[in-house]
Amino acid sequence: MTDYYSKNPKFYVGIDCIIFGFEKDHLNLLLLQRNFEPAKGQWSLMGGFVQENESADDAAKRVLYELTGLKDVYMEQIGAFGEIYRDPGERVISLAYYALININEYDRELVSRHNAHWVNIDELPYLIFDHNQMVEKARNMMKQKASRAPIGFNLLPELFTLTQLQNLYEAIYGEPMDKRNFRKRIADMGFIEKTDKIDKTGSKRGACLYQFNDKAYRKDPKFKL
Amino acid sequence: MTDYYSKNPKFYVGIDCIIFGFEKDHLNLLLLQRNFEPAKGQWSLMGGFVQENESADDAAKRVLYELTGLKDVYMEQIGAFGEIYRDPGERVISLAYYALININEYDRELVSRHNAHWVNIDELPYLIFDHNQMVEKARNMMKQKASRAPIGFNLLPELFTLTQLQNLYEAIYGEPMDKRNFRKRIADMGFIEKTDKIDKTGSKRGACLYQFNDKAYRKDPKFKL
DNA sequence: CAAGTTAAGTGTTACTTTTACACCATATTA
DNA sequence: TAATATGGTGTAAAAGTAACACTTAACTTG
Repeated sequence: MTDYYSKNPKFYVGIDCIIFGFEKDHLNLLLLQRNFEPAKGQWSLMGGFVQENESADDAAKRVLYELTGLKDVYMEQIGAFGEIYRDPGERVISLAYYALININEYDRELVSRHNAHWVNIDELPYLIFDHNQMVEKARNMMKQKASRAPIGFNLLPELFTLTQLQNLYEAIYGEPMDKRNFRKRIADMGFIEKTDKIDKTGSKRGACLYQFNDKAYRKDPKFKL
Repeated sequence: MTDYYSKNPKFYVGIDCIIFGFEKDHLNLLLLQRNFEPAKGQWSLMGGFVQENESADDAAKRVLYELTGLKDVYMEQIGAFGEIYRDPGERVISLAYYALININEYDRELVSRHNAHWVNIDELPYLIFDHNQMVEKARNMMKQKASRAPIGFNLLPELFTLTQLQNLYEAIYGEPMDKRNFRKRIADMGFIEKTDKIDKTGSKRGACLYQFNDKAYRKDPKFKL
């Protein structure tokens, strides 16, 4: 009974990447201004299609790599978007993923070749198809996840000041936080270590640089799964 | 440039349904013991394939309807499962959904024709393909969601006692709760109303029956989205 | 070189939320 | 009518969260 499968239709399966970057005090998305059809000239997420020789997750990694040159990036699946006419060109069922990258480390050549640009997430243009919806869902999921796991560090350089870290969390949650309470929470976590290095670029006085200690995090009994 | 699409492969897109039911003091899943190939004789989730004339969400509703005869059921997408060899028969990219149904209201005829059975979620057999993974993820997502929104009522009859409600939440969270604290929380919520009806089946004394007031819930300022 | 500027760093208190805990009421059945 | 089984109720301690203001260090400018 091989037509258990073959009586069913097949579909293009798309991949769309919501690529988060952090800069100073706000989140950015890496968006392309499409210089190709369909929807030429409009803003969209970086996308692609799943191929025969790769899993969906691998396809997402590949699509991100094609734009940024980055590998081993933190990515999460957001879900499948399957409305019939979501892509007016052809029926495409699309799998959305979000990625967190350090805005200083990517292949600028590749990015400009794709006509891609960093756009402040609070000033997004209209995006094609259902891409705004995808971004919305990605943002919510990322916020949720960030409150339960230390994924934010993927958006920062290896060494960072506590002020930078606070700015990041304020950008993720979209609301200001109390400096002393924030630093207390960080100290209680136990896996954010002070280094002996000092950053002089952000202030006259200089601020201690910290780093995320992944080993200490994994040892933490609060970390399950 | 129509081969923007056509140079890419197409795939079967499957649907798999994790169907939750609640009975007395535990969660059940509605599983089929497959009487058809592939994997005949093994346990699996209810599944199907997305068709041309329906969105992914509609396909999920249809698949659930085909098994249970139920419409207008609470469903949520869990995500896409896209490993290359997840289904050894053919490459299928599958979208998993979970559904919450009242275990007393479904078409028994249909269910038995599919050779489907309620199985205690804490005593699951091995399921084919990646279905155990899907269940695991569904369970976590459902738990998360239940802690933020009153979705649990979908598993209960219209009228229920507070003891039933507590048993439900204990089953969802997998841990016992304090009766007085539980009832205090319920009272604070404000959208669970006492009716003047009394249930005499569960105890000698009889327990007040309550109902979920959706209108009051939506009015609640804590309810956003 | 003194005064001004800018961001870094640091504890305590009130408030809110969560947890722990035990007895009486009511209807049935033996 | 005594035993049994579930329903129903309040208070106090503990933990967690939120509010709040001044001093320090280094650079810049007059």
